[in-house]
Amino acid sequence: MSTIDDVARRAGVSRATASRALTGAGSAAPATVTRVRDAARELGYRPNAVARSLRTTRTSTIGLIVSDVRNPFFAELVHGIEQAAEECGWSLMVGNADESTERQDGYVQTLLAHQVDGLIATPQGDGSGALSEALAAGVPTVFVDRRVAGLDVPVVASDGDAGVRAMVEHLAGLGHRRIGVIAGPQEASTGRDRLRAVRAALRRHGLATDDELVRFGDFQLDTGVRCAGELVELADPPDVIFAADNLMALGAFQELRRRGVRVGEDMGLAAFDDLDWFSLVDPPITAVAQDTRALGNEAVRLLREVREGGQPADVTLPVDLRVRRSCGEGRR
Amino acid sequence: MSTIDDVARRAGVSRATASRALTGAGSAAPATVTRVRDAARELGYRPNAVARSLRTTRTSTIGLIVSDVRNPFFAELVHGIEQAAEECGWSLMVGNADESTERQDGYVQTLLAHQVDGLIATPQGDGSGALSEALAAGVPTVFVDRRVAGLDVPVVASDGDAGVRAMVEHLAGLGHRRIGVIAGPQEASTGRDRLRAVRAALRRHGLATDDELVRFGDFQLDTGVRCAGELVELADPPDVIFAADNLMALGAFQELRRRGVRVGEDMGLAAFDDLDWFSLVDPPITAVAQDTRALGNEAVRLLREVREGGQPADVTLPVDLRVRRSCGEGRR
DNA sequence: CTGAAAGCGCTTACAG
DNA sequence: CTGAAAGCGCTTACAG
Repeated sequence: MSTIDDVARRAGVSRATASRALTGAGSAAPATVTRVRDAARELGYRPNAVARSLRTTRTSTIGLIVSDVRNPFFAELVHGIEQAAEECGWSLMVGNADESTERQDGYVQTLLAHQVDGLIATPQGDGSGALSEALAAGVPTVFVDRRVAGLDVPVVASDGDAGVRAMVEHLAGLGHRRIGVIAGPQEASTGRDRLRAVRAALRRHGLATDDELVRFGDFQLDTGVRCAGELVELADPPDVIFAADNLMALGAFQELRRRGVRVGEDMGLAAFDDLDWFSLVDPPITAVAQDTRALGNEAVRLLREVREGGQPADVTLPVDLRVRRSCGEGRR
Repeated sequence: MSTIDDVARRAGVSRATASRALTGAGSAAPATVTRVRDAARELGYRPNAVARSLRTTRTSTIGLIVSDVRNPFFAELVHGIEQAAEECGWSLMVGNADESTERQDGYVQTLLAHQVDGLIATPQGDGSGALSEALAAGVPTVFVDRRVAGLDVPVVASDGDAGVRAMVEHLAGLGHRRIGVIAGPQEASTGRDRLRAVRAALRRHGLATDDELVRFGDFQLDTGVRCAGELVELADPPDVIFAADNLMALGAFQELRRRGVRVGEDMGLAAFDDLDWFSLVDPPITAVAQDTRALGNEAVRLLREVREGGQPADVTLPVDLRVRRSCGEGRR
């Protein structure tokens, strides 16, 4: 590996001049610039980003902490953020919290040690851990999808309330009275918010709000299976199940199938978060769709603003109710 | 942000001693160690990984280049690699090649500039670009899922040939004679290998091998749509379509649905790569399943071996044919 | 067991 | 426009 000293020597200039010629910072004679560039090319010189970072205190790297890449919603989010970050010249260091606060905290520590220029997270927990340390340390941070009470961080999220409202209205309109809920973890703001929105909407429509109709999962597949089973076994089971994310909806679907419950006829099923294949299952699943790509773009945009000293306002993106046939409406 | 000098001062020792006490490298009196540790804790000292890396020439970071995170197969792979890497103390910098050689090359450059300790890639292209530069530069590298002709790099991959063989045998056993293929991109070894295996198996079973039955996609959803359309419109259409990955199978499924072709009755559909929800669509989709998590674990294991100077052999993992009902077999 | 010194590869005021 | 020098925050031989 050749260093900038090698390049300088070959071009017959000082290290300082070589640096200026290569980076374009500061002035350098046109002839010098070409000489240095040629030397660099001939040597296959590749600037050492680690050394540069130590000097400039910028790493051109941002940290991304995500709840679970295997969840297609987050995979799409990672993709969107990665694309947007690349356009800003940022590389991504990613950590998978797996919906665990401990793992999240571990990653935050690692990312801070690596001196990331900023942090984007779908945060876990109550903000007591490493995340608040990062903020205290002044690391530019943006949250996506979720928020944490007490942490004053710009948040990019979908308008979950509107989505839930539209969904409940839709279900009520179909004549459903008992709406079962597979709620997300109450440690996550999305888990809390979606449940609160469901309850509010149910009351508004004068629908059943029995506590036994609400089951708590963790946004992963297995708890969808369990909660669906519990709801089906109720003495007075729900007309329809609304799962607070796609993976729990998938689990619920599997469990209903396994028990011989005909989805859309014996019992409805609806989901928060849409997926490509929701329209392919039988019956196609009614869902609230988020604009995941836009979430990613906005997150990166806000992070850039924060880095430039701004205090951007939260961004709320619209959602889209995709009505299909899993809740019992007229099939043909 | 406090530095090791701050810690040293507070503990009343030299910078060198503070470093030894903190890292455990070299000797230090027990009493000194506790004094230094206390000082570090009190100051909230967090070692600067960038500075450490510059000195040690190790970054504890590995680069991962993946074809497309939105493809669930790769999302699962990222997850597996990330878990295994974390156990080795490695952080992950990820890049999404989006099935493009140019993007891959850009990421390789960035990752090398960041001095990653190693590289794991699902490689694109013919190995002419940045990937071979990385190898020439001596960066420990492992390929997963795919290989590149001419690049002597350990590869972890599934036994695709066996999977294809089992699939064709299954289809032939059901009485299908004309098997349509949505092949992957021929620039990818998986694209080539799966197609070659299909052709060999067809010949072995004395089945039709018309060129018009083979369409070429790029492993993404849209080309599955297009290829399925082309196959359906053939004067003599296939009995069944075998898509070389899950996203193209999904696209094909959508297109067959859209055209009113009843999957499993009018025409069969099979896929390479299984997905959770393949068992939920109607009819459930027959697929070759890979052990994605094991692929990730093995990749990290091999990378560690390479770093320690070893020349590990390629690893081939078994696959699993999951027979469901999308190819026309007895439904009930 | 401990400290002074060198150095990893860069960038950037500061003189000239 | 250019070069000598300092310094980013660490680790690590080398003496003592």
